[in-house]
Amino acid sequence: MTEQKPTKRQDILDAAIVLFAERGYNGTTVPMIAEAAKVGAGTIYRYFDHKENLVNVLFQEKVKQLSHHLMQGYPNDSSIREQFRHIFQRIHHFAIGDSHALHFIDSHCSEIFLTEESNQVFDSFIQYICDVIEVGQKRGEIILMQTEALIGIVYGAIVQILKMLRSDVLDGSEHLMKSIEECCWNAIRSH
Amino acid sequence: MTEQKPTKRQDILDAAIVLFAERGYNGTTVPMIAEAAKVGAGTIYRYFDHKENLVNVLFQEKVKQLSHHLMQGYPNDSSIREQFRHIFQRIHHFAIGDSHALHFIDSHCSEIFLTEESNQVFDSFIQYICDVIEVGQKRGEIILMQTEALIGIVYGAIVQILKMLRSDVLDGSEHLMKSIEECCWNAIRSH
Amino acid sequence: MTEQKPTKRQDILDAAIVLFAERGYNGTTVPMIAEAAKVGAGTIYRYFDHKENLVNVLFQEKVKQLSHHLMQGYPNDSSIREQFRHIFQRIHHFAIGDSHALHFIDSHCSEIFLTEESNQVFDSFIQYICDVIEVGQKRGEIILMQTEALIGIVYGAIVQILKMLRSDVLDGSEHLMKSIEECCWNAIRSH
Amino acid sequence: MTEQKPTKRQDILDAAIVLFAERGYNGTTVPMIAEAAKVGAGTIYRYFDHKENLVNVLFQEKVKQLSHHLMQGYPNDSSIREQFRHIFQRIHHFAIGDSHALHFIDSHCSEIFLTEESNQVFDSFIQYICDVIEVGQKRGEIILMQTEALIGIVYGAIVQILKMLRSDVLDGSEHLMKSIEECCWNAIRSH
DNA sequence: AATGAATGAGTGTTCATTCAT
DNA sequence: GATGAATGAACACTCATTCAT
Repeated sequence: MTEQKPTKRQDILDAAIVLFAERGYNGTTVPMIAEAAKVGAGTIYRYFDHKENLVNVLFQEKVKQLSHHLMQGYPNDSSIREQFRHIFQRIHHFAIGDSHALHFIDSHCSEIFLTEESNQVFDSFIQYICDVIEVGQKRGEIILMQTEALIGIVYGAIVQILKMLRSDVLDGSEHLMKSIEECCWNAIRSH
Repeated sequence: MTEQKPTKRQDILDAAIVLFAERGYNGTTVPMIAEAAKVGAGTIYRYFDHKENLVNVLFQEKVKQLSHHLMQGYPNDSSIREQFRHIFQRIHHFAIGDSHALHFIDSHCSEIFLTEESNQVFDSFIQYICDVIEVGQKRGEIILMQTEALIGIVYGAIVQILKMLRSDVLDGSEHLMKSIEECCWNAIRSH
Repeated sequence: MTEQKPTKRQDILDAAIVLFAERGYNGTTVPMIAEAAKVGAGTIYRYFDHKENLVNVLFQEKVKQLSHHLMQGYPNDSSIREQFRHIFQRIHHFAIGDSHALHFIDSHCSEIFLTEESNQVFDSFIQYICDVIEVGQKRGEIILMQTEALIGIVYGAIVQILKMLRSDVLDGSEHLMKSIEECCWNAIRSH
Repeated sequence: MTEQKPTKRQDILDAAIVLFAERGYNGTTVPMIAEAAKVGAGTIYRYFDHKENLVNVLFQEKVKQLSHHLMQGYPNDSSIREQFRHIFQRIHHFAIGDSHALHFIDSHCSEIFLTEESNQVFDSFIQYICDVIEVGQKRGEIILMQTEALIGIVYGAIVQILKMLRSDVLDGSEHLMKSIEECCWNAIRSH
């Protein structure tokens, strides 16, 4: 009576992301996912055409969640410095709330089994940040350089830091995260 | 006169690194490697005990090559700024010369099938850079912060940039690389 | 109504014993068993962890069947002569009903892939006959000699005879079997 | 200077019989034989067309050696009792001198990879004993029964006993062997 | 003659996917 | 809808056999 319909589907996705993040797509078997989701192996195929479909659905869903997360409380009217801080903090917050999602996204974002659509979803996420940077460049707050390069620097740095958080190489104290955020900003701000 | 001795072994390693970099360890089958190396499947087992052994040998070899590359012409007596530039340029140079190696290293460095030895080889590479950063901190050239975090920022940024070079999102013009290097330095230098 | 449950498992065991008896463990491939059992190769692994597990399960099952067969209608209170006749006849009867089982047991009973448990099951079967012989010796019906030697003589003779029955070198007429039984008894009875 | 030509061939045969006896035909690989014989793997194919050929040559050679062994000092003019004792003792002697041969013969004599010729060689060995038994029957020293059955009993018993000697279940003391020989004779002698 | 590196068909085993229940 | 037994193609790995040296 209490359980809604799409529970099983969600159970599958929830189980899958943990396994994909920890063992990779090819290191994860469908029976593994079924067991972790407490679901029959055949049930997975009622919701997803095949394993590739599952990973693509999951990928798109998570990237969209991350994007939405970024938008929440977005300080449109503040300085680019403020916007940057917001983005950094929201990504960090997202990674705390869903400890596997960011690692899953990062470790699967250039895999060959992603569909065109999945790639587009990821690209628009990146594009979103690109846009912020471009505005920052116009306003003279950010260095003038190929935008993709700036994204790369910041994105690479953040993802690596969060990877290290996940594996407890770093503690995620507020103070440390604040310093790291500042480092990232220093990388791209105009001097 | 027709062929050197250790050709087959090298052929296998050369074929394997490309496939591992592009498809991951689990996404790469032994027959794929055999075909790419133009070698019988059984031949691979004359040189490597099993697939895990192959990936470990390859990983250690490539990390060591990268380390040696870093050392060449290392400006021991220069400023940390100079040393940092050297490291950046050498990594870049390494990535140009062996376009799959860095991606292979980065995407496999935390996989569970790596042996203790492989992990140690990678750790000493990281440690080497750590040491430089620590000296920089003592000399007041680099910001005071947990060394691992600084490494994470710089390493993450560089690897991401080189990934983008590989996939032609960025051109690797000297001018651009110089700017990127400066960005990375700005992230961690003391202001 | 169409089929019982544990059919597949039994199909596999039934197919395997024939092949193991005729070709030996190492001469029998899993695909051979699958084909003979009219079952997919993968199905075998739903019921048995691996080939060694299959041969051990089969071995223990057959030795236990043989033991039970021996017990049925066992003339506990009769003379050792009667008991010996019973054992001989029951082994013969067993071999008639399951023409591969005894050969399978005999040709695999000292193989290195048998588990400790399998060896124990076989040993208790042998021990059972040993006990009868020892009682016979105490009662003066059987010659005084190392029990193992007596077992060896009788067991070796019986197994060889049944081997020859299987390959139609001998017909298994009641008269002949009766004579053979007497020969075996004569080998060990006290004169 | 000292080494004759057919040394390598003999080395291979000597190594092969040990392995075949201990691990069976299918459990023995050609490289195993090569290593044990201290010979290159390819060398085996200079002397034997293939593995099956090797095992057949070996089988025939060993059966013939056993047959010759039986003949040596054969007491043609003695009683069948004497002849039986001779046969038993010579087989025992053969098994002592070449500890793997009898086991090899027995465990391979009904394998499907034996050629027609191998089977014939083995059959003539059996036939030889059959003839003795038949004479014994005519002279009234041996029970009247299908000769093959009598052979089976005695052959089975002897082989089993020698198997147990090999695996140290029995000690091979002269006294014990004498008793066993008598048991075997009692099995088939006319009373 | 002798070698052993090389091969690829064949082995034991796994796993994405189907389908009768 | 949900299941999990069943499948067979594909995997990692082995080994009888060949052949350049």
